[in-house]
Amino acid sequence: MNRENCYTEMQAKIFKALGHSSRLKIVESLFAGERCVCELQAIVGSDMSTVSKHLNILKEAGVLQDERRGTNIYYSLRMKCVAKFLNCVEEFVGQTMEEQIRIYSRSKVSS
Amino acid sequence: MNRENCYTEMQAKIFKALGHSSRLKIVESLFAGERCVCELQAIVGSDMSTVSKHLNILKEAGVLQDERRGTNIYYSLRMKCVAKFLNCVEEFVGQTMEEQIRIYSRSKVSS
DNA sequence: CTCAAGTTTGGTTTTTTGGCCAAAAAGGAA
DNA sequence: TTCCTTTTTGGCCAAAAAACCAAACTTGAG
Repeated sequence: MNRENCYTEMQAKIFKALGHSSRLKIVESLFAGERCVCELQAIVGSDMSTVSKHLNILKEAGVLQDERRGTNIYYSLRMKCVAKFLNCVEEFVGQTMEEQIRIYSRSKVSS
Repeated sequence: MNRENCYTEMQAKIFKALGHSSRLKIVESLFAGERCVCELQAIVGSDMSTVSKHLNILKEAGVLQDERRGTNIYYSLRMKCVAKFLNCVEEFVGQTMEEQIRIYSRSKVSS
């Protein structure tokens, strides 16, 4: 694989890591600061092992970093610019959702 | 599904759409302007039907839009802020790649 | 040392995704 | 209409991802 392709692969890996609702929830909850795995498990609501694997995917992509303190392992945001992009995505989704609702209610009226 | 979850799902859908190297290539090539499917097929290098499916995923997520003119269908970027985030991701990947290379060459020396 | 708490790893099953092929649409031109 | 070009759809198969459970690992406390 050449350097160009490798670049694209690594970028795709970041998007792939963010492309799952549980992982997105994890990342969003980390905007406020670091959390241990058990806290994140409570937020996501899946099995601990599942959450652990999600965290590893995010860490492998470079989005998160972890630090052990005692028996706990704390995860935090490493790739800061995710926050900015998520703002844009949220705004975009908000608009799209409104459009969807408009389209939906229009088709409901006309049918 | 409640509104909150729906929001997260839609956001994840956007990231998922961008989380594939072929689709990322498509999006990047559209920064310069619209392209028809056959042009995009040449860029990606997969079967036309495969490219078409990738395009649909990006369109469904709201990242792209399409417009038919004659027998051609032109795709273009709808979600403009992707460009900004990709800059950040590229920068980030660049740094990470340098780190990886550093780590790799160090381990090569020490072994 | 043993024990308990927190976390990860391995194995298995189920679900989703990607890629290719052939067939079907959708337009434009003759 | 028929033919040709461009694009999408459906079917199938292989590969990847996700979820769950049980077992293992790591560290601090007693």
